[in-house]
Amino acid sequence: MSQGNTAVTEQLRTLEDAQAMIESGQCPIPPREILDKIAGKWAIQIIVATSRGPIRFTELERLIQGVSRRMLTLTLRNLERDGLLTRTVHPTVPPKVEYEATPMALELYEAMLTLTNWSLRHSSCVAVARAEYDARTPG
Amino acid sequence: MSQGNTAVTEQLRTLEDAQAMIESGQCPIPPREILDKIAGKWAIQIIVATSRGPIRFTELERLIQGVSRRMLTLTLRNLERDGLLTRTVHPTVPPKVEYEATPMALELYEAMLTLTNWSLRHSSCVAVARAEYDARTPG
DNA sequence: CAGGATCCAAAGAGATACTG
DNA sequence: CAGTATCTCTTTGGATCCTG
Repeated sequence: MSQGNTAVTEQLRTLEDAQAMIESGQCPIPPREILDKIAGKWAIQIIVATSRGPIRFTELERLIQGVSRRMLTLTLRNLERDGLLTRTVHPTVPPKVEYEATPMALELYEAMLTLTNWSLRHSSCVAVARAEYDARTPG
Repeated sequence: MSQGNTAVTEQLRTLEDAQAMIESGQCPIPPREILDKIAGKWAIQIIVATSRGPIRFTELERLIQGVSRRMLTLTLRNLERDGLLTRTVHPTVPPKVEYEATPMALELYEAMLTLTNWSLRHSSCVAVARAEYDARTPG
């Protein structure tokens, strides 16, 4: 974050450049897969919730409204597998497990802000476009 | 892009701010929905393909490898409905329909680059994390 | 040419009961 | 407490056939 990453943001200027890189096999994991990670219904909320320090499973379950045990577990596992989350088991009784976002995840969080700001800037436009489309499509 | 948008990029600095906005009902369309738009298997490729000027249905079909007619049509309709694409019908025989990205979509395209760059910077890290996870999980 | 309609398979996600 | 296992429903996407 903060300073020293100007060079890094200069890596690519167009998505075509990115696609060329992908096709040339220089990218171990294609951006499409990255998008899949955060596209799930719960991943972003988990990254937000774990970005301020260690948090326990049950706390997450309460914090992220509407999530089922199954999906919380699955999403946590996926994020952990990709190195976006650390999982620390304290061998106590009862068990205590804590999750925390890694620096890599915090950077992703920042990148997400770009998209979020886009959506905030244009959500009214999108809403209008939809209304117009829906108005002229049935007829 | 380029100049004059400093104020606009200052709108939000954290996802918590964004979530607060969403909950306060000030955002017609929540960022989650925005993500859903571009999370589909084909939306991004379509935005890329339509970002350089009008392009016809069949050209898209050839350009975007592996897409089925059905999915191409569905994705195009969704993008059009949200105002990210224009659809122009030329009443000729045989019919000719052209699609083109709107300015709003071009900005989204820019925002996507942030994510793409993140993925390029970290894809090796993710690959390593995965290998390690897979190595220690079975055992 | 540019789709619409229909059918089918796979993945995503919710509910619930059980366990170390 | 922090999961796993199972069952089911929904969504997403592919294949195919039909039409203005």
